[in-house]
Amino acid sequence: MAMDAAGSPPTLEMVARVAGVSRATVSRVVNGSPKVSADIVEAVNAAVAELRYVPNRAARSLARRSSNAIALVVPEDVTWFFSDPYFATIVKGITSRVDDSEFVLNLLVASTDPHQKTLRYLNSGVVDGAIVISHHVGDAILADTRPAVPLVFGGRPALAAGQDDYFVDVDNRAAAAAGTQYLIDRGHRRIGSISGPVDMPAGIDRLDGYLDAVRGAGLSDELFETADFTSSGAALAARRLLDRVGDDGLDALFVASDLMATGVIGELRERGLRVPDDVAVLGFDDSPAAVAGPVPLTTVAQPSEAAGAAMADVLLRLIAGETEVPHATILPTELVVRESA
Amino acid sequence: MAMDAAGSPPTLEMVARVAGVSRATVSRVVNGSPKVSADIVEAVNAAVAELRYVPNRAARSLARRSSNAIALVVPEDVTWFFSDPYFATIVKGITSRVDDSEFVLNLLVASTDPHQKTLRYLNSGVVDGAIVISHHVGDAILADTRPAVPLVFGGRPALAAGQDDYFVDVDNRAAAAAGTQYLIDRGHRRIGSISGPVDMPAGIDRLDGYLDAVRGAGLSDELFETADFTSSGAALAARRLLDRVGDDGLDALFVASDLMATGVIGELRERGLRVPDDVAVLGFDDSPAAVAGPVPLTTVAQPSEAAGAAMADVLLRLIAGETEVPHATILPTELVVRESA
DNA sequence: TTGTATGCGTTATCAT
DNA sequence: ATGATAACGCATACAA
Repeated sequence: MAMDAAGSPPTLEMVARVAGVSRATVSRVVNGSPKVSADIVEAVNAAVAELRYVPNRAARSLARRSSNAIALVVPEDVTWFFSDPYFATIVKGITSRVDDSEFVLNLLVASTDPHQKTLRYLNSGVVDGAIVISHHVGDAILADTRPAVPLVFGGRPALAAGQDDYFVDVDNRAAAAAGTQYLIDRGHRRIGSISGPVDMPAGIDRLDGYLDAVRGAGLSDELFETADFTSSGAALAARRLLDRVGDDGLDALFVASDLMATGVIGELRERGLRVPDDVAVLGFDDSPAAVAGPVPLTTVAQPSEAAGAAMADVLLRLIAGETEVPHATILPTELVVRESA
Repeated sequence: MAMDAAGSPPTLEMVARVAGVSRATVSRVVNGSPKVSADIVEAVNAAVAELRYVPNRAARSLARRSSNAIALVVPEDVTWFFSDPYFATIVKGITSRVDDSEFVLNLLVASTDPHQKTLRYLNSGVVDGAIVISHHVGDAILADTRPAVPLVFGGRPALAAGQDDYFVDVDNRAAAAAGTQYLIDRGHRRIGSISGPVDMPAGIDRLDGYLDAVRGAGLSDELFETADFTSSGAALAARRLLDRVGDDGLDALFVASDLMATGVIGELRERGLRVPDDVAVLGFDDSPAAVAGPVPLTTVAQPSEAAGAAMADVLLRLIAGETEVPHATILPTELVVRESA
């Protein structure tokens, strides 16, 4: 009748007593060992149900010397991070993959100086591995002592990474170039760009890809401004750019993320510029932000949810001791044409 | 020299050997016990540093019978959840409070049917308590067997909660009424509303507050449509409402969240309606979304980050065994006037 | 102040 | 197939 009067939670021991078997047998049943006779399995399961027994995870970790938990390391500024639907989608992918495993996910908010707490945590044995989606933090971890557990990076680490690093990413440079080329092919000639921060790989590579394309077509390569991957920051950058080149100085804009593109479009409309008639806008990500605004974004789609799932998958395989895991997982991108360009 | 050649991580035992003391003494030093002589403390710390010793968390949990971890239970649809800057801010508040404790945060993505995995997890001893920010899930947990660990809800649970539930919230109804009253005081008379879902307390209460105010002023109480707390959903709802009452049928709109307000403003502008000149728009939350769009939102501000911190604080105090913890923590709201109304 | 001994709840290695 | 029993790494009551 499960009447532990607010006492401590039931243990293997108690289940064993109720079922009239040994602890070892209960453990076997709980872990699905095949070599237990059917009637005993039944008896044990009955006892488990009656007592509402749930294995103690700490004890299990200790005995197994593995925790069945992985850490998700995200940058300090959680608000910024989570507010971008792109990351939210990645997290969704990660959790979906983790969910159909026995693993749980620990959210680790890392300071930019992870030398202390983060590293400590990664080495404390509570997690069997970690997914790092913060480049700055990732850099620091790479530069410093590496944790003892396997690591998978979301996005190529900025620091010249050794061959021994695992990461999931898209070919940002090629994708950005292809997107820009689409604008060129559509007849645009004054093509500007709002880029991400130049201290982040995704920022650098997408800017480079854009430059590859405009230079390849003999167009101006000075029509860009740098922003910070936020909507408002991008709006500001767009303002700077338009102030510099004039409201009719641009006929198209490659923006390095959909979230930023929403900010850019706001600024454009503020100035009475129509999208895409006066200025075509091309985004990047194909995140929920692409269709949240008034004008559906034409954008370079990257499979964020799949990327998240891939990160978790790579890590889980690493933890399982698989040896044939590829270091770089490069996912495909594609152009999704909607209304903004 | 820390030369464990890729062997297993150092243990208390090894530190004790190196420092030439007993395990108990090392444990005392590591846990900051005051009654250890200075020179021994020094010797132990040297050994700890040399071996790069980090306490094994599982063993510690087992011995202490507490895990120093809390779970953050969020709804299944992570994308939706995290994409709202309001929740991102709450998470930030939670992590900030957790960060200056010894606790870590476990992200638990709950299915709407938490009877199985979620509950199991909460009872497995890996977490000492949980913060639940998912009303549906919360309801199921409340309706069913309650976990053995303390729970704190973000937002009043929908189910008629017993006096024994802990939650952090604002007075949504009064705040919504006050916001609507502001619109009335500014001379608006055709005041509509885009509300949240009516199966969520925040949705219901804010709608009720709006109705309280318009009815109190003798205005129409039929100018509202229900949405789902997303930007695009709100845009659709606004479209329905305007289609119903005509483009000049409204001179103000109370929208139940800033994120939704951004969608509404998009729709308004789409129809050539100026904000706030033709239609004043009042938001709710004062989340980052309030200032991310083209027109800065006048909004009913609730202290989201403080709310998150409060949730963590209440939970941590509960876990610490404090007895004087208030069941309801109601945070103040205030009107922040910007440009949209 | 420091050390000894025991327990925390599981898993795993032995016998049987 | 099942049952003792010894780890797992740490904290702590008790001794010294």
